[in-house]
Amino acid sequence: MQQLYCESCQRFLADRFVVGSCPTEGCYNDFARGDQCEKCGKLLNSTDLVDPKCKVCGVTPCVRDTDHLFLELPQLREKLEKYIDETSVAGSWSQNAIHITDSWLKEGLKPRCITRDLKWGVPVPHEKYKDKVFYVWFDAPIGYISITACYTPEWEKWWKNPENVELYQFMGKDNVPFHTVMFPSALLGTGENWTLMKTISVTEYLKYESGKFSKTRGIGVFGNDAKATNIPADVWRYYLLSNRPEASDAVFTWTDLQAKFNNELINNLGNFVNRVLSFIAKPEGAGYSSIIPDAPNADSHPLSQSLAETVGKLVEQYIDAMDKVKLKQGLKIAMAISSEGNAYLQESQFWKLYKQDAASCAIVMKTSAALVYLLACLLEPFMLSFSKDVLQQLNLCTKAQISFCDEKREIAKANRTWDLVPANHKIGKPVPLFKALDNDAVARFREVFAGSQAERNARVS
RNA sequence: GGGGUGGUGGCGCAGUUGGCUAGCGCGUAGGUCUCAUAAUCCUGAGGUCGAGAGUUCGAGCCUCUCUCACCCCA
Repeated sequence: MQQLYCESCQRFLADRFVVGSCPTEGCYNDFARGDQCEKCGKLLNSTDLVDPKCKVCGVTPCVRDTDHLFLELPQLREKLEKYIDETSVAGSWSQNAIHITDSWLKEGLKPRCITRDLKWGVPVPHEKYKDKVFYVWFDAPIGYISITACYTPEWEKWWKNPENVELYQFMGKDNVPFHTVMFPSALLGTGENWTLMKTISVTEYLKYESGKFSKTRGIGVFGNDAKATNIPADVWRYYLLSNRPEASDAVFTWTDLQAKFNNELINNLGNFVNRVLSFIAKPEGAGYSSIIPDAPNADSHPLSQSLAETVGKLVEQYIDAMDKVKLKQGLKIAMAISSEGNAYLQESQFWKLYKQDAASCAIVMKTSAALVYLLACLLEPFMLSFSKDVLQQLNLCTKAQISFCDEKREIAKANRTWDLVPANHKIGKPVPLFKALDNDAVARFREVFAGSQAERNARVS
């Protein structure tokens, strides 16, 4: 194929890097771009322009022959469609991933150019193309594999073992076609037995306050910003996951972060954990001297029975949601269990039982402690440090694998909630898990992180 | 220009193959307990599910038109 080459820049020019006169009859716009004339709206090839100029240096480029490599998607159509049809169902792909992929297939698969005449990028390892680099979306997914190969010589155990490996991938919707069409095609095209992606979980966009997050313009909060706030990573994880744009776009706002943090993490979850553990930790006469009491007749305690039943059902829903990678739903269910815990405590009036009905009080406290343990398990994928801290305060296996199921993955244990935790076990020292975010801090963050990163830096200096 | 996705109580979001009085969190009104980081718990108010038409015994979910927002493609 033919392309314009700029002698002074020593590179081939992408269409949009060329300006010249529009060749269209009656238009002759002198400032038409190589891909499209904005005056008459006609689509162009840069080689069509009259008197073309390099947009970078202004020199007139010349036409040169150039070779590019293409991925022959049309030849792979049958294999690819089979992969998509089967995997999208088996891997329960998110709805948006399916839609985006379908629209690509519907438009018809065309050969995709996978080389570029750029100065940076991964060079093509072939004598004939040594001056070219790969198109990023051709080489980037290969990085998934090569990074494993850098880590271990046994990388094929993961990447060439589709029978035993399930690959889950998470991304924003703009990257879908590269993972459902381009990369699977490249792998299928090799004819080798690669591990192909099984499940893809795709999010819509997260907006910042009222506008758009923009990495290039530096608008929004980014990793280094998040760190600078000193808000614990768990809180960020909680907020971003509970607000994960699974079905439609979602909005990030500082006040919403504060509300979710204070109301849900502290008032609901943190408070539940703390009220249980701190009561157990109280000395004999007011509590249990840090020893989880035995609860021999929990089965015959109606309130605990009905709690266990509710919790059992919620745990089933949790597992189902997590299997389908509905993370937001899973998190919500876990929080609902915490809420059930608070209601249970409230209804039991354990602070009165302590003096009036010691046996029932013991049942309530043991069951609640077990619920705390269960929550640490359920929330572990979402908030690692929280989970770790809770287990530490419970003085339970922080190292061994935590679990609320038995070997057969039955949740019978959750149905007998009180059995999740051993009797006569001494717990650790209860400490509040989170520190609330006050209004002043929120107002400050809103101000500090307004505008672009460049503007912020200018404001500081 | 073609195509796609979304528009659900004040705000932020759920609603699986169309089916019991449309849910959840926050906020809001009233009440409640006091073990707990003034946290908990209960009750209530608040929605013609963007607009209009159609299919159906029945539609937030299906079809068409319109409108607004965003995205993709050429």
